[in-house]
Amino acid sequence: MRDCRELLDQFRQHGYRITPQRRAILRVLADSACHLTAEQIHERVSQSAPDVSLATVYNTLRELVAVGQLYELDLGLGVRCYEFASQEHGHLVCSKCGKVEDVLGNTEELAALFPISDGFCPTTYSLVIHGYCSQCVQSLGDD
Amino acid sequence: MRDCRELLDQFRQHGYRITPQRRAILRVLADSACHLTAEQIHERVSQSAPDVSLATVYNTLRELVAVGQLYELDLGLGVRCYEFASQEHGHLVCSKCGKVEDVLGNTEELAALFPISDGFCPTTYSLVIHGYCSQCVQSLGDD
DNA sequence: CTCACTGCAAACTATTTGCATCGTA
DNA sequence: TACGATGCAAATAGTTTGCAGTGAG
Repeated sequence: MRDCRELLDQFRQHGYRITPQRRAILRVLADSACHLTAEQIHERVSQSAPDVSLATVYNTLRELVAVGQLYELDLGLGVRCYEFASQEHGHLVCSKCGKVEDVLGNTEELAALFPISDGFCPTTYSLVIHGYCSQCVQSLGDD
Repeated sequence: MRDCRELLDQFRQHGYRITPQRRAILRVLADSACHLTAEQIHERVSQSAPDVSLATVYNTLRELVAVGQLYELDLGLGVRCYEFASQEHGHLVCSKCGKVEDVLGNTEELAALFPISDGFCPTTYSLVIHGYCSQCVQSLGDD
C-alpha cells in the first residue's frame, strides 16, 4: 500500500498525461511488491477499473519502463514480468516448482566480480540464478 | 570448426536418433562460437541442407537444451538465443548499439556474492549486464 | 519393420499497431 | 479546444503442435 503520488508526478513530468487508466495501473503496481506479467496486471486492474484494455496496460508498462520507474524482467519462462524499480536485485528461480525469490546485490559488486573488458560501462543488470529451492531439493530423486 | 562427433554421441546416448537434419543443425552450432537465434540457425542450416524446416530447428534446439548441450539465452531483446554449453559466462549488452560480449564467471562465485537464502541450491545462472560499450560511451551526449 | 522424426500448415501466445473516439490539461 | 490516450480488433512475431508420410536403427 505504498503511496503512488510521487510516481504519478514523475510520470507527469516526463510529459505523460494522468488518466484514470494509468492511475489504476500504477496503483496495482504500487500495491504488489512482486513481479507481475502484463496479463496479471490487467486482471488486477480490471477489478477496480473493468474498462481498461490489455493494450493500454502494455502501452503504459512500456512507458513506465522507458521512464525508468519499472523494470522489465525475463525470467526465462517466455513471459515478461514487471516490477517497480527500487533496490537492485537478481532472482532465484526454482527449476522444479517455478518459485521466484529475490537476491539483493548491486551492479558495482557484479562488475567487480566479473572481468569486464575494455571500456564497457555497466548501468544495470538482469540476473537469474537457476537451481532448486529448499523444498524441491529434498524431493529431487522422487521423479 | 570444432569436431561435433562427441556431441552427436552424447545426443544419441540420450535416446535421440541422428538424422541428417540434426547433424546439420549441430554442425552449424559447432561452427559458430556466438549466440544465434532459431531463425539465424535455420538460415545457416538451409545453406547446406535447404530442406530443413524451421519447426525441426525449434524441436532440435529444445531437445539439445533439455539434454544440456545448449544454453538458451534471453538477452532482453524479445528473441531467444542459443549457444553451446561450454564455459559458464554472462553477457554484456550495449544499450545503444546492441553489441553483445561475454564475461566469464561461474555459478559458485555468483552464489558467494549474493546472499542466497535458506536451502536454495543453485545450478546455473543467466546474467545480462546492461550498459554502454567503449565505442558508444564516448558518443553518449550526441543524440 | 517399427516407431521416432520430418515438413507443412495451422494453431497459439505474447505483444504491437491502426484508427475512430474520448477526455485531460 | 487540441492533441495525447483509449478501446477494439486486426496484425505481427516467435514458437508449438497435429498429422500423414519418411527413414534411422
